Amino acid sequence: MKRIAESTVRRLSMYLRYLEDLDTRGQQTASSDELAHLCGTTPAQVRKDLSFFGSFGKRGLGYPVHELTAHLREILGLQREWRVLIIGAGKIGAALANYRGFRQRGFTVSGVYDNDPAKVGAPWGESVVRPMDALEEDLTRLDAPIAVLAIPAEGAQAVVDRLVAAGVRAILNFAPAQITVPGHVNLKSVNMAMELEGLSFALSNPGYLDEGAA
Amino acid sequence: MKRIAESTVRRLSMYLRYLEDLDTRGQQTASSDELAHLCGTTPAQVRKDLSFFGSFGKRGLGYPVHELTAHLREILGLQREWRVLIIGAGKIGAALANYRGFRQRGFTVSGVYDNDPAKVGAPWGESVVRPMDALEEDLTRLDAPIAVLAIPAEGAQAVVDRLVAAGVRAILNFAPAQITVPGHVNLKSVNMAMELEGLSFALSNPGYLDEGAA
DNA sequence: CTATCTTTGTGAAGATTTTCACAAGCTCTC
DNA sequence: GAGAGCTTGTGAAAATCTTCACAAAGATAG
Repeated sequence: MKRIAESTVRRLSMYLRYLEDLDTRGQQTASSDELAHLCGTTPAQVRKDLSFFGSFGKRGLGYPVHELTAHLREILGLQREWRVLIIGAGKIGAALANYRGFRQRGFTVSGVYDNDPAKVGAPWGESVVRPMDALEEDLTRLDAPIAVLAIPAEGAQAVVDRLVAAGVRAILNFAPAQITVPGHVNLKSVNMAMELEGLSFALSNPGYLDEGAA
Repeated sequence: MKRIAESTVRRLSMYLRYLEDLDTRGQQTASSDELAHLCGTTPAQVRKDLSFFGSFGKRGLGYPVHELTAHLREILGLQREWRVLIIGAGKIGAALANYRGFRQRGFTVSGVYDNDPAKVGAPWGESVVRPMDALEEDLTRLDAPIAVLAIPAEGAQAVVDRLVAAGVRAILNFAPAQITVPGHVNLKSVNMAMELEGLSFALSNPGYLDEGAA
């Protein structure tokens, strides 16, 4: 079984976004060249990425937009609903819960949790903020395999340990902390300070950095 | 002039975080092995990364924590203050403006902008939300080289074009849109939907994905 | 039906990044 | 001050990722 690079998956995600766009506009086919231009990559890269999962295009014509969209959704696992728990009812949690893109892609926020008594019970969309204590029970009851961590760095690892013990399968971490999980749990971290520091480096060392694509 | 990979810069950023920690706790030296364990990488990688910028360690002993911290700050350009404009006074903008890590690392939020009349003028920290029209003037007046984009995808490219025309030097983009900038402007994009889709892929294709480190 | 044009799919080549392995250098002890 | 024990710095090897280049296949026009 061949392994797939994370960078490939990121590009698939990007192709999907643009294909959906083209599909909405009624475009029938798209060439690897067109997709590459839209996504800021090369035609060869597009073809290589897609060929990993099958042969979706027609020579001389390009890729069928609607069909490829469906294929990519399937590959990325977006055909089903994914229930997500958001841990932390602060600003980041709010931003995430509000984020339209989530629902569009099949991610449903099944609950928001906080351990601040002042926040617990506060209205949140059509529901209310739930106490952190309910985490374990809800995780199982709601069958939510994904948790998004939007809490300060301090308690982050402790919460992660609880989530893991309760059977969470994937965690998206926004806390600026290095988190460790057992091998069977998928973890992705987004660290905003790190991103800004990347820009700081680029500004401070012009020319040293590899051409920074987006 | 050798080019440095973006992944290297990300790791430097991570080393710095942990070194600061160790420094606070009064630890004098740290070996590449210790740093590697903290950061989830390998000792060889740590040494290679650091050796790119100089020879900071002592054989048989390790790296001097306090000194290396200073070196990394210097390398990452964090010795100076960076003024940042936040575009978009929504939830993400709020989360970013609040984020402690920014100030700690020398990033100062010099202004928050929105084009929603209902938001303009609203109190924001010690200041108020300013109208988008003021962008160009403020950018120059405040000498803010960095802009953080926290607005919906629709208007994103238009705002970026204005920022670029006004002389911005780096942009951190949170809008779920593919943005293009001229070569002299540094751009980084964080796309939350894309991150979640990465998890969705990993859950749907167990074993296919490359071991996902954090 | 043939010729021409376009675009895919893919081995091979090239580039980049990571890991290996070990000599060189520093500390500490006796 | 010699030997034992660590740990760095770094070429070389290995692994990974991207680009190249071209045959194969379908489209289109005449």
